[in-house]
Amino acid sequence: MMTPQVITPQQMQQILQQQVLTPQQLQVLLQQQQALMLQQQQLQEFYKKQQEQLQLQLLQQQHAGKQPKEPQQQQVATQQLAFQQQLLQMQQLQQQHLLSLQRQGLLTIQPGQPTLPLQPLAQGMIPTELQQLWKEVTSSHTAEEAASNNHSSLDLSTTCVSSSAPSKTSLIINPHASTNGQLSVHTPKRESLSHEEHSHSHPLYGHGVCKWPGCEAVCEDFQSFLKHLNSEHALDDRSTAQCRVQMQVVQQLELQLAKDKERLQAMMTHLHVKSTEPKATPQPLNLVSSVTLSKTASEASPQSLPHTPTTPTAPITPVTQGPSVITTTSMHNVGPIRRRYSDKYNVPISSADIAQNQEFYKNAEVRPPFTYASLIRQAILESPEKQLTLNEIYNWFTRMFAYFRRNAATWKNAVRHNLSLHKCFVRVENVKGAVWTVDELEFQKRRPQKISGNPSLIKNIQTSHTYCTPLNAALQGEEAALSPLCLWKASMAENSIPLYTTASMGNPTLGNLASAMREELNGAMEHTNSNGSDSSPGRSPMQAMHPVHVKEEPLDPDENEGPLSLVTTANHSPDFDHDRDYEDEPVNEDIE
DNA sequence: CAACCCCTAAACATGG
DNA sequence: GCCATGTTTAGGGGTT
Repeated sequence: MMTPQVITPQQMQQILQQQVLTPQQLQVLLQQQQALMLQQQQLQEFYKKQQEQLQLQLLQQQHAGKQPKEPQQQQVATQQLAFQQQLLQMQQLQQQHLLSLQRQGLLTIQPGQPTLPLQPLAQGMIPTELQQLWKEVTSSHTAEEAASNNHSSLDLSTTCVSSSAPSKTSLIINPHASTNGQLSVHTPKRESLSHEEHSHSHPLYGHGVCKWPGCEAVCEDFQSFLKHLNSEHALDDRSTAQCRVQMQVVQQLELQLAKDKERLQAMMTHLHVKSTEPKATPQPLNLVSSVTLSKTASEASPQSLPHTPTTPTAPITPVTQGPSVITTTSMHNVGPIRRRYSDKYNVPISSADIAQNQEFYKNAEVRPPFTYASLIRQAILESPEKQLTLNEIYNWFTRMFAYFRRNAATWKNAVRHNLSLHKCFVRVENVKGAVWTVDELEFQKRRPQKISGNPSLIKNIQTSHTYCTPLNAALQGEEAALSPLCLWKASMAENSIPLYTTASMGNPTLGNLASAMREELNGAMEHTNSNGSDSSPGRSPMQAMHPVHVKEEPLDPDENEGPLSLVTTANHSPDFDHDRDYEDEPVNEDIE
């Protein structure tokens, strides 16, 4: 990757010259680019300051921690708090950056785009603070931009409204975008357009406004937006140029994000190691990052809250067995958490601690805080074919959790027990024997049930998302939550898959899982009904499989519109075959 | 206290 | 008979 912090003017020129652009156009772009550089400098300075602050903070806290009256855990807790703040600040910083880009018309920002890395940053923003920052950064550029608008025939920054509205108007932060905390960058690629068009959640359309970079044309409805899109942003030189610029911008942002992530990761690793040293059973880091929920959540309660997890209401898992949150690295959407420590599954975790937690459980003999059912499901879903033999499940357990390397008889029995007991696990005869699959709907069904029925789970979910009122509403509200969408939201929320990490974390599974989930969701929405008795329709046909026996229950007709399995074999990653490897590996679980 | 959930243990069946 | 795999039952602990 070529990675200048900012595209150099030369590069930009090159880029632009590939297009048919007039000198004036080039000039405008260059000006904008310069402004961008300036802003980035500011941002970096700002960021440096934050880093220093953080370090100071940490130092102080370490000192404080030495005082005998402070239990060690508290120290860890404070460090984690510091981290949370750091995360928050980073997010704010990035968001600020985004906003400035948006203001320049170089970037579109809008809700509900889980595919790109920046979406989660918005949570935890404090609007006022944001605006303050915003002011600081932008104040110096407004005039400049206005000037460029005036003298240029082509106005890249305000394609739609510029002629009629003074540039200032278009500079105003879109209040929706800025306050409700759902940001994402979108590169206006054509494919994504057509792909999303039917779903009314067009990346370029939000809050009745066209989100094309620099364009804030008001479009009453989706139809008129489409019209507008086709007329105003058709395939022409201007659009292509904007597109290119946008690509560069995104690239830069990604780069920057990657860097920051790296830094964060290093910090966490550092602290993690430290905190594990003194303790016999180290806790996985449970850092809070205000990762996204879903657009629904944030959309409905924009100002509803300080998503700021910095309050000490969130104790740091003072637990015997250390259920912090496991992650979803590969723990995507794990499911019910086994224990009920009243508070704490507060959040979505950042990508970094994800990896860490995974490592943690791999190496520390700490019981994972998830139920057998959840783990089994996880194991199965992680497999390329979404199906595993019993033995493969065993292997997954031992591979992923040090804890399960002992007492094999016990937990294996439990695994078998769970497989048999829960309807959500479907045994399928294969040519070579039997494999287990997950009936996702069944699995998801459990939760809403529990929500009304099982308080402990309510708690798990509720406490996890105290701030996401709409979600809670959906969950608690009648089991309308049975709709696949709601279920997915719920499950997404529960473990809040950090989709944004997929790109830069280099973990193939994550990305696949993420997209698989999206697909599954779509699939679920589409074929609400599938071939009745076979609860796993999506599976690969080549294997002539049939459930041997479906755990039936006097099914309530109203409860289920036909078992539709969300499990698909659609696109499994070829690079996830080490599962296989493990089969052959000697497992030392019987040593005991 | 009841109703749940989850876990553990164990008996039993079946097939290789 | 042994072992792996499944199924089922029973009981205990925890939570609300």
